[in-house]
This record gives sequence, C-alpha cells and structure tokens, in this order.
Amino acid sequence: MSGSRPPGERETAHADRETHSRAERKERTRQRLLDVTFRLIGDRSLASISLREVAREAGIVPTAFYRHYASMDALGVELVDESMRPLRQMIRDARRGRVVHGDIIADTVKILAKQVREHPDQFWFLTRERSGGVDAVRRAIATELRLFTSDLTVDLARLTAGYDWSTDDLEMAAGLMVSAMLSTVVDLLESDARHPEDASALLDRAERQLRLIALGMGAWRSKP
Amino acid sequence: MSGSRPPGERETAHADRETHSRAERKERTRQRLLDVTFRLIGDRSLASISLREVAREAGIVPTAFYRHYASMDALGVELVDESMRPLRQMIRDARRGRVVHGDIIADTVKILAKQVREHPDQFWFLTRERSGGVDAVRRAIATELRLFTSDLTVDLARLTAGYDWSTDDLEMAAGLMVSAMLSTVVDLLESDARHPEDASALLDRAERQLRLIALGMGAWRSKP
DNA sequence: GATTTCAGTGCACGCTTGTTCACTGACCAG
DNA sequence: CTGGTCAGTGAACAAGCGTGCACTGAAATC
Repeated sequence: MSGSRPPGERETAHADRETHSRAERKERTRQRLLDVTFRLIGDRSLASISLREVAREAGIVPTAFYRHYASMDALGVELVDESMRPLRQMIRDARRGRVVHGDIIADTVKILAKQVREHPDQFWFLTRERSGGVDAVRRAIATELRLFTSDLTVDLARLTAGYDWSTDDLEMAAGLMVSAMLSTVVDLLESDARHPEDASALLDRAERQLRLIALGMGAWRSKP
Repeated sequence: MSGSRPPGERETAHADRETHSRAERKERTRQRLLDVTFRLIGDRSLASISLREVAREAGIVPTAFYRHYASMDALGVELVDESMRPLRQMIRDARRGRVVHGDIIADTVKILAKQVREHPDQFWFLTRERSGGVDAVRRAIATELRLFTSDLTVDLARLTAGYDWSTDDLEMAAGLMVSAMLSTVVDLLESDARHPEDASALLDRAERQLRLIALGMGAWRSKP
C-alpha cells in the first residue's frame, strides 16, 4: 500500500551489485534512505518512523544506517532541504508566470496545484512536520515559510506601488495569502487521498479567496 | 516544557480509597488518563506516546488502561473532544460579543487571544495533530473545524443579507477567515514559547487581516 | 448475608527498538 | 601484488512495547 507516486520519478533502487564505484554506491544508498523515508512519511509522522524500518526498506542492515546519518533526526533535517526543492521551484515558476501571463492569481493557483500533484509526499512531510515533533525540522520549515512570505511581500510592494502601503501592511497581506495557500495545500492533500475529483473545486475556492484578498487590498488604506 | 508536578505527588488508583462510589472513581481515573496525556502532549506528538507511559503516569497498570479505552487512538479521539471545549466556548463568546458590542472583529481576535492564552496545551495538541500521525484524530479535528467554518458561514450569511452572496462564496470567505485565525494561533503558540512580548503585534496583524477580508467582501459580487 | 460485577493487579509472551561490537570483503591507492 | 579504507554484515544487548490471561477484592445488587 505504497503512496500514489507519479510516473517518471526516481524509483527506489534494487540491489545493484556490479554497478559503479564505491562512492557512487554510497551516494545511491543515501538517496535510497531519503526516498524510502519519504514513502514512509506518506502515512505517518517522522517521529513514529524507526531507524530500523528505514534501513529495512532501504535494503541495508540497521547498523549500516550510521554510515550515512548520525540519527533519524539528522536525516529529517536533510529531508527538509530535499522537500523544499519543489517549493523553491514553485516560487520560481510563479515569478516567471507573473511576467509572461496576465492573470497572476489563476497562474499561481495552477502552479500550486501542479506542484502538490507532482510531489505529494514532500508536501505531506512539510505540512505534517510544520507543527510536528522534531525541533530542528520544525524550525527549518518555519524559516523557509518566512522567506516565502517575504518574497511575496516584495511582489506585493511592486503591485501596490503608488498606493502608499506600509511594509507592515504588505507583510500582513502576504501572510494572509500564504495562510490561504497553506490551508489549500492541506485540503488538496487530504482530498487527493480520498476522493480526487474534489481537487478542482478546492482550487476554484483558493482562487476566489486570493481574489477576495486582492479586492480587499484595492479598498485598503494603510495607516502610517 | 516539563510538567509542573511537585515531586512525590503521583496519585495512584487507590489513593482515594475511602472516597466516593466505584463509578465515580472510574470517572476519576478516566479523567486522569486524559490529563496525563495532555501533559505529555506538551512536548511530543500523540503517535510517540505509549500506552504504558500514560498508564504509568496515571498510576495504573498498563492492562487497566483497557477498562477505559480500546487503544491510544481512541483516547486521542476523546482528547479532541476535550480540547474542542474551549474552542466551542470561544465561539459562544464570540456570538454573544457580537450582540453586545459594536466591533465584531476586534472582539473576535481578543477572544481568540484569551482562549489561546488560557488553554495553550489544548491548542498545541490541536495544531500538532491536525496534520499529525493518527488518522482518526486527524479526521476528528477536520470535522470539528468544518463545523466551526459552517457556523461562521451562517453568521456571514446574516451579515451579508441583501447582497445576494451564494452559499459557496460565503463558505469560501468563512474558510479564509478560519485559515487566518488558525495561522494566528500557530504564531501565537510559537511566539509565546520563545518571546511572549510579540503577542500583541501578532494580534494586531490578525485583526488587520480580518479587516482586509471584510473590505474585500464589501467589494465582492457573487456569481451564480 | 450471599452473589455478581468489574476496576485494577501481576505475570508472561513475543515482538520491535537503538546501539555496541568485531567482522568481511570489494574497492582503490601505492 | 599489497595493504588500507570503509560500506555493509550479523549477532547480541537491555529496554520498551502492546496485549492476553487468570486473579483479587471492594462495591453494587439481590
């Protein structure tokens, strides 16, 4: 009952005996540990996954785990970095989309949906561990989200140039948008798991929410 | 942080030997199981807390646990109910506040802040397990949040009477408000743990976010 | 007073956990 | 060819886990 994985993604390796150098094989095993943990994260929290389970799934003996990471927590921190890659990609895409097309909001929501659809395990991990058990992991995610918000703040500043918005208010609006998108991500993940046909309704809702915020911003007057 | 329990105070099942009826004592133990779990939840996720640990802290033998709950998951579900009490209280307060005072938004935020301040453990539990490991618990919280949203939808319907909002749009707006408040709760909890002086800034931000949404709603026109 | 109920006990079981340790043997540099 | 490096092995450990079972004894019911 492994999670739904999109085709074309890196498959978990089988034992490849004769292939390549030692360093290469080590890197391969390391990657397999990350992949396997991602798969296990699909159902459960990081804190409830055991070192032995990860090792077992990766096809190595428990003690060999320590050749790669000092603990599961250390692996978890690396996992955050790994999961942030699609998120960063998302932001880049969104920025590019803004330049090319006209409808910022529709494009943003589409890109969000695409990323969540293509990397559900990563988003599961991020939403789950955002308030989850391991401290270092939680902090890493919070930092990344703050960066996301401040990027969005900059974009909003550009869009509201001439309407004398205070930085504080811009951050407030950006934070609201991020909140809306985060809760959309959670909803998408949970609906995808149960009845995938709801996705478009959720996306429509998200789009209207962002549009509502935009309307509000049109009527807003910042106070110094 | 660690529980604030004086040393040597661990109450056992038969400590109150002479007091009260059997049914009363059972209820007492049951409540102790819930309380103990709340305390343990302060630091960690529900999935990482063992039945034996809860029983030990509650002063009963592990097998006696089954006289009250079929599993830790079942206890978790009841814990959701227990934690939702302050939230429900909050909603009632907010409703009453709406009748008495003028400024709905300011009152709502104040009530939210008060509840979070007074019941941090419960809110920690809810935010942590909202995307957490145990399935039944996650679903119970989702259900409760949906109820919250639909209550708010009704309120918004009353406030927007005459502006022909569709139910779908009302739910959309209510969902946005709930998202904003949820993220405020998370921020409050995490700031309270580290530097409690930020709370008022966060609350100010939350108030402006809700006001921004209200402004957006004033400019919104529902489409059939 | 006799009988039933049942919250809590105590032991035992089979299993999983993280971590230690000495080891093997394929790779790679000299 | 020789010797070192080191990813992966396999046995062993102490501890903790969930749960089954026969039990005790006080309270509730008759």
